[in-house]
Amino acid sequence: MGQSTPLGCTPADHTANLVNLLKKLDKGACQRAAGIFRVLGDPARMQVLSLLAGGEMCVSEIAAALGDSLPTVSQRLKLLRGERIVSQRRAGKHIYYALADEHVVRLIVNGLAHAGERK
Amino acid sequence: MGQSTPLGCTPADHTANLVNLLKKLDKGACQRAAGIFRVLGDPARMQVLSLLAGGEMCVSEIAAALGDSLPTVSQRLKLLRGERIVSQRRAGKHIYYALADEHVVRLIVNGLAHAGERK
DNA sequence: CAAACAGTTGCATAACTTATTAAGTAATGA
DNA sequence: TCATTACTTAATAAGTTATGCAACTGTTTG
Repeated sequence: MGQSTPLGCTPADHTANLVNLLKKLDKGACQRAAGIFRVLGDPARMQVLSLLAGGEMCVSEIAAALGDSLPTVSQRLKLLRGERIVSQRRAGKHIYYALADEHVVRLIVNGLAHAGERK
Repeated sequence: MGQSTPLGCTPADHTANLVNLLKKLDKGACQRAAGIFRVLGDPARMQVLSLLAGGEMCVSEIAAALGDSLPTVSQRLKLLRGERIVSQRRAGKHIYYALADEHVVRLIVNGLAHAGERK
């Protein structure tokens, strides 16, 4: 257990490697990671992300889908943008938002997986 | 692209599968996931988790390591416990805390990985 | 059982978040 | 260029959350 080569490692070894990574967590890294988690930590923003998981949408579409006001949705997107969780693209009058990368997708799915586990 | 079998799928397909999962996010799932992320979204609590990544620790040890008061650390652990992010084990006078499972470890590492990406 | 140690809980205050309304910017079209 | 649509930003008011202190619970030891 605890070998350092990434090739051919068992799930247990994989976890051990992750733990080694975690040990190196300095204050700054904690702050940055917390910043991302904090923005993900709101049901309304998670719903926006859940919509965006289905594909690009403009602000009005998101607002209509969730039954929220435009400024409210815009504020939420601003926070998500701040942590690079979503990306922005203007097309004429509309601004389309999307999940920034597949990293974000994985992050959210992992959160859900943990949420699904009821002891 | 977008085949449904989990076996032999490319990274792109894998991401597509994750996106399909995300589409199913209902309000309840969003709330549960957000609850977990909210608790992770604090630098002080992330530092506690970073310590626990190195192995089990009792409350006094954590408090000493971070230079925080005992009640403060206890409150943080209570929140983490509430979302089953850490587990508790009593041994005599001491109560030892640990990361609840490797799922949590992955979650935190993914958050850090995203935090590390500076555009 | 009493004293000491290890943690937890409750409460009050300070700091932060979020939603709402109104005003401002940017792009299109008449 | 003036009006309209689409969105952002600002200001404020309401609600949350974190922290520190004091009191309490549970466990061991004398």
